[in-house]
Amino acid sequence: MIKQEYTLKDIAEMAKVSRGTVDRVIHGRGKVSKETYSRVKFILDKIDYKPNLVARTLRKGDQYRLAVLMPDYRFEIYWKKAAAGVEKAKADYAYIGVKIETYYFNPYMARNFENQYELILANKPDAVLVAPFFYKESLNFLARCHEIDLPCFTFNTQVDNSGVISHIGQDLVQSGKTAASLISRMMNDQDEYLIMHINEQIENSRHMQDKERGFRNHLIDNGIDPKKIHVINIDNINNLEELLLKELKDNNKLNGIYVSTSKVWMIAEIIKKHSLNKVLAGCDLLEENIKFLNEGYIDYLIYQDPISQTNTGISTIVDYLVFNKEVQSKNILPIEIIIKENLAQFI
Amino acid sequence: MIKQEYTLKDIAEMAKVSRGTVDRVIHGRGKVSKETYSRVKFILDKIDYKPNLVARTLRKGDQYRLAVLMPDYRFEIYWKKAAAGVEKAKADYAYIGVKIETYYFNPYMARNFENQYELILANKPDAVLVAPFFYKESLNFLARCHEIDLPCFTFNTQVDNSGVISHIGQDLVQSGKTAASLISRMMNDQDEYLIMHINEQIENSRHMQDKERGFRNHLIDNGIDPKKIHVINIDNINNLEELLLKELKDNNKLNGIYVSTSKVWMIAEIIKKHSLNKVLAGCDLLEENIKFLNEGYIDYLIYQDPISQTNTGISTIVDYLVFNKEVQSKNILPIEIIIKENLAQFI
DNA sequence: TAATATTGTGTTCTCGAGCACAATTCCGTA
DNA sequence: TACGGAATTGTGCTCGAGAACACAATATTA
Repeated sequence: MIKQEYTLKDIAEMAKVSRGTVDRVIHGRGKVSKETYSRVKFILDKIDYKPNLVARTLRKGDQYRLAVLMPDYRFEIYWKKAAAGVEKAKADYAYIGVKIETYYFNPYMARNFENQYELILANKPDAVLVAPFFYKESLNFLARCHEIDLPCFTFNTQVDNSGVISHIGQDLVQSGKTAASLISRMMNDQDEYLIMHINEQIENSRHMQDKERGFRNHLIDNGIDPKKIHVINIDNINNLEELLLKELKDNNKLNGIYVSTSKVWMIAEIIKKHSLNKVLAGCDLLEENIKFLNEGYIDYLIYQDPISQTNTGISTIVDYLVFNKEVQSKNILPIEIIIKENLAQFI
Repeated sequence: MIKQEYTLKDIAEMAKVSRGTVDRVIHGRGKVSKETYSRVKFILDKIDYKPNLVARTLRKGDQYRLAVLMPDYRFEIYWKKAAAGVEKAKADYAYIGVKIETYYFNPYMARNFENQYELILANKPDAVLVAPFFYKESLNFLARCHEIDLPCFTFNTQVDNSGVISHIGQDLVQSGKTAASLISRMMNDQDEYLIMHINEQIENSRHMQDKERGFRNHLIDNGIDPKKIHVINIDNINNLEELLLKELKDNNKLNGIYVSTSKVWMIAEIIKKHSLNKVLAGCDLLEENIKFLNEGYIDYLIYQDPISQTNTGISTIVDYLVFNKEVQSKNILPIEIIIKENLAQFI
């Protein structure tokens, strides 16, 4: 059972040819006679030859250049950890000849997203990992990548595009279901539910729709009358308080509130101000959300860890690019349930 | 801001000496005049020279041997993912000359644990990452390691031993608090609580004590009368059902049950059999627990992700061993809250 | 002062894969 | 038999660090 690592030289000796010929057989660089080819090939298969990747990496230097396109954390704090994750990956993968180049865009300016992707296209990386924040612009980008055979991977936000090799993100429907399950455990039979979509131009509505579907279906599947599920869409933050208070006044059984976006802190603020007693769940670990979670005005936050998101993304690309492994077209990350008591390790 | 990687040759040119001399300065192999030494040293410090580990690995072969001692997943399914994580780490760290050797033990046989650690000691690795399942035996092992200056890292289970360089695991007190918080949200004011320690010889009691303390303190801090918190210790599984049913019969307000170990499925089984209506929380994603979680007999499982556990463990050792970084003596991993709806991504 | 030790410095080979180019063989044709 | 050109096959250098070795320039001793 002595598992020896064979080198090109070993194989060359066994096949009574030179290293060059073995190399040609391995890489199919042609110019090898049929007999020699099959003789060498036979040995390669028999010993299950695996090249020494350390030597290969040393020889070839930076073989793969990988571009990551994601929001600038100076605009959205959520991305700070993701950026840290990318930095770590940069160091980790440098040893195997993978160079990671990061491109940040302003998540409030589609134009800036376009500028950044043009930069990427100009720099011609070997693969790209993108957070497709802006729906239309992202589709354009993916199409452009497709034209030049640039392998694309998406993360965080999903877009429908068959050209994407692998998507890394959360199951949004399931995320809604999780919120529904958590909230409903704290409700009574007569209680009713409110879904709030606090929209911002930067996010596409599919996210919210998926989450709403999950939330709604879970409740209905558990025997709750669909009439007890209410929805408010907010485009204008200015009349948020007014709208919410009116809704709650009209219906005093509305005790479970689910906010489909990270803006749940805005609701928490109102709840605190008016000393309301509601069960509140929302998304993401923004600083404001953390504050209200700790104060007890937010009961649950549904989260997806940005670090494991970037880690999984980059490691998926490396598997695909460097190791030629098959990768799954969807990589679904855990839905993290955060309450006050388990918050510490997530921040 | 061009961050170039300097090679020995570059430095030799800058210092106007040969590569050999630079090498002697770096490794303190002597035979260098004071002036030359300080000139080269100055440059090395200035550019913060980091040797190319790929080249070094190619030249020297595996420099660091790292042993991982953990339960065999054929006996405890929880460890299957951990083993997969180790396999991945094996490939990743091979590039920098780190060789990981895995030793599995039967988690139901302390003797087997001892056999495996003897094997490790005989093989003299450069560091060891151990899941100290058996308390007494683990202390023996750590002492033996200490004797021969073998750096030890623990994960999953914590033992009190100052010789351990770093521990990777969960905050057990906080884990108990999390369970208390989750259960109490589904309780009424008059409801009472039951903590169950289902002991097995393989686990030490400190675990359970820490979790109990967290659970209890959280409830008390939230105004619950300590008299409402009951405890059962089970050493003999045979009279488990009898004991539990008696306890519940004596006190019909006992509606929240927390099992401090992974044996929560045993309670779920009893609850199912007798159609009881209780809120039940426990630990770990055993197959049996998953089954009862899906059936609705278990409400919450508190979990620690085995993959991030091994990843963190190995990367901590590499930081310590290869990069000479300072490592934290405790590395606290997230407490994962698992319900039926977010289970899928954790298994 | 010659012989010997000591110290400082440069050179060369190694690790394994990859690749350019040199060398050899082969075959048909003059 | 010799020659041209294509088809094969072999050789040597590269990547960067490490370490043995070679050799020079001093210093020390007899």
